[in-house]
Parts: sequence; C-alpha cells; structure tokens
Amino acid sequence: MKPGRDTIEQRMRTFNAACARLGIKITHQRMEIFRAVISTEEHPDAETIHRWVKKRIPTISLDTVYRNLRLLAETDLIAIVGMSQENLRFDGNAHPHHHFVCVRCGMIRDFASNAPDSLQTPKTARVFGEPLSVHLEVKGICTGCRGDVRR
Amino acid sequence: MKPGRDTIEQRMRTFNAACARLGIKITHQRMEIFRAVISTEEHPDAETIHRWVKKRIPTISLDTVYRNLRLLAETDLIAIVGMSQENLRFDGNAHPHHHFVCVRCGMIRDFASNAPDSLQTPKTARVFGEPLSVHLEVKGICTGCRGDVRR
DNA sequence: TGGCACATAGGAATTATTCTTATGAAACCG
DNA sequence: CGGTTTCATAAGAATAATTCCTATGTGCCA
Repeated sequence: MKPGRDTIEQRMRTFNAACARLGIKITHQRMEIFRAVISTEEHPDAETIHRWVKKRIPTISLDTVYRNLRLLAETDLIAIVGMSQENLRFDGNAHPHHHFVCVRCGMIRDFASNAPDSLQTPKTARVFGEPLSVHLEVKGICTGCRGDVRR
Repeated sequence: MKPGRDTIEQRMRTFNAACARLGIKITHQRMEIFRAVISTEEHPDAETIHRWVKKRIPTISLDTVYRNLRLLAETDLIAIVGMSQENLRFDGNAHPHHHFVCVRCGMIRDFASNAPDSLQTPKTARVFGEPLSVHLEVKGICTGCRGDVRR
C-alpha cells in the first residue's frame, strides 16, 4: 500500500469533514473501508477490500463492504472503475472509435476523434507497459435526458 | 437499425471470410447474431440481442447468444463495450486521472495526462449531449506480463 | 452421401451483488 | 440521565447475469 498525492491522514480528515457535511455517520467499519481503498494503487474489488478490512475488523460482513463502497462512490469520495456497470454490452462498429455515455439513461453512441494525434498514448502511461489501444470515454447527459429535465 | 460506414451486406461477406479463415462454422444462429449486432448503433446487451434474433429464429437459446457474442468478441469481429468485465473495482484516487489496463492480468494503474488540452471533448462527441468528464483508457500489456512472455 | 467434429437447446449451476430482517449503537431531546 | 428515533450492521436469503452440462442436431469434408 502506498499513498497518492495526499497523505492517508490528510484524506481521512477530508473524509470526516465530508461525512459531517453529508450527515453520514462515521462508523469504524466505514472508516476502515475508506482507508483500505485510498491506501492502494491496485483498484481492488469488493471481495479483496473485505479480506483486507477483516484483518482489522474480523466480524465485518461482505454486505457492509458493498453498502459502504456504494455509498462512498455515490458521494464521490471514491470512484468505480469503468462503465457504470450494467450488463455486458456489444459493439459492432469495426472502425476505431470512442464512446459518449449518458450517465442518466445509459445511452452509448460512437464518435470518431477529430484530433487523432492527440490520442497518442501519453508518456506517463508508457511506464506501465506496452500500449495497444487508446479509448476515450466521454460521460455526460444526452440531449434526450437534458430535454426531460427542462420540462 | 442503421448501417455504419460499411453496408450490412459488405460486413456479412467479411464475416463469412473471417469464419472460413478461422475454422469457425457458419451457422444460421451465428450469422443472425452477428447481423443483429452490426445493424444497430445501440450497443445492446445480450438479452436484447436475444430478443431481436428470436424474431427470426424463435427457438434460439440465450446461451447460444452469449456463446456466440463471446466468440465474435474473441475473434475481434465485434467488441465488448467498456472494461473487460470482471467485478466492480474501486478507485480511491481523488484527482482526475486516466487508466492503464493490462489486457492479460487485469492490472489497472492510474496516470495523469501530460497533454490536458488534448482532452477537450472532441466536437464530434458534443452532438450527443452535454459532456461532463472525459476519461482515457489505455489497454496494453504490462511490464510484468511482458516479462513472463519472454521467458 | 456418411461420418465426425463442432454447435445448439434447455435447464441446472455459479457467482457477484443486493435485499430482508432482526439487532445494535449513535445522536437527539427533554 | 432515560427514552426515543434514526441510521448501521451482520447474517443469511434472494436475485439476476452469465456460464456450464449433456443429450441431440447439423455443417462440411472426403
């Protein structure tokens, strides 16, 4: 486990402040779950976090881990990697392309980049390995959903 | 349903050729599943594709749809949207960042873009709606897996 | 056209995630 | 301080997407 740009303790203080502001109780379980997520670069899954936290709270249930991860993600204290996790979805577009994803209705549409050069792999990514492809995901509100809101 | 840059019939011919080359049998079910995926912009899930194909082959099983979608994705005749669909994974990095994903071992690492301007939302994406965030996903082989291969 | 490897259908199994319900603890209020 | 309300948790049951199993069917090469 290794800290990011902020120290763990700094982020725990931010966490406490955010919970107070949002009216979320600061339980021992919740704190340890948050600490586990921010203390690693590994982007762990719920099962893995559960295993880690059990070392400190042996009786914690998997459901509590799931419940709190979801809560933390909803309040943007942590993030969920990748798509907003619906089912598998398939794409028959044979050409290289990117995706616009509506965060409200889940609509996905393809678009081509109009600046292909800008999609050279950033040098900062190359330290991790040999890149094969680069894909852009734009999240937003689609025109349909935006129209709904106006009404 | 609306064709992409190539016509449906062109792509069906490519499909037949690819199957022959790969030693995959061209069954009625397989063809209809492929046709369904390439005939839409909607990035459907397996259940939806099953519903569509049932109109032409009423007895087709959901498992056959899954099996063939997976086969087609493995041979790059179609693609799966988003991450290579393991479990939910969580990310405690509070700063905006992008992801390097190893396609072999699933390792995910954060990196910052060294060209933030290049991540202005492409104009081609704006026609679909109001963008909120842009995220880059670089897929590749991580140094660890690359080392394994050399041995 | 016969045989054989590959495909399919249908239902059962698996697995990640969420729900239910009863219990427990924190905060609130007089 | 004691009562009450509200939110959180644990444990196991339920749900739902995906995959596996196995018997039967079908495309394709010789």
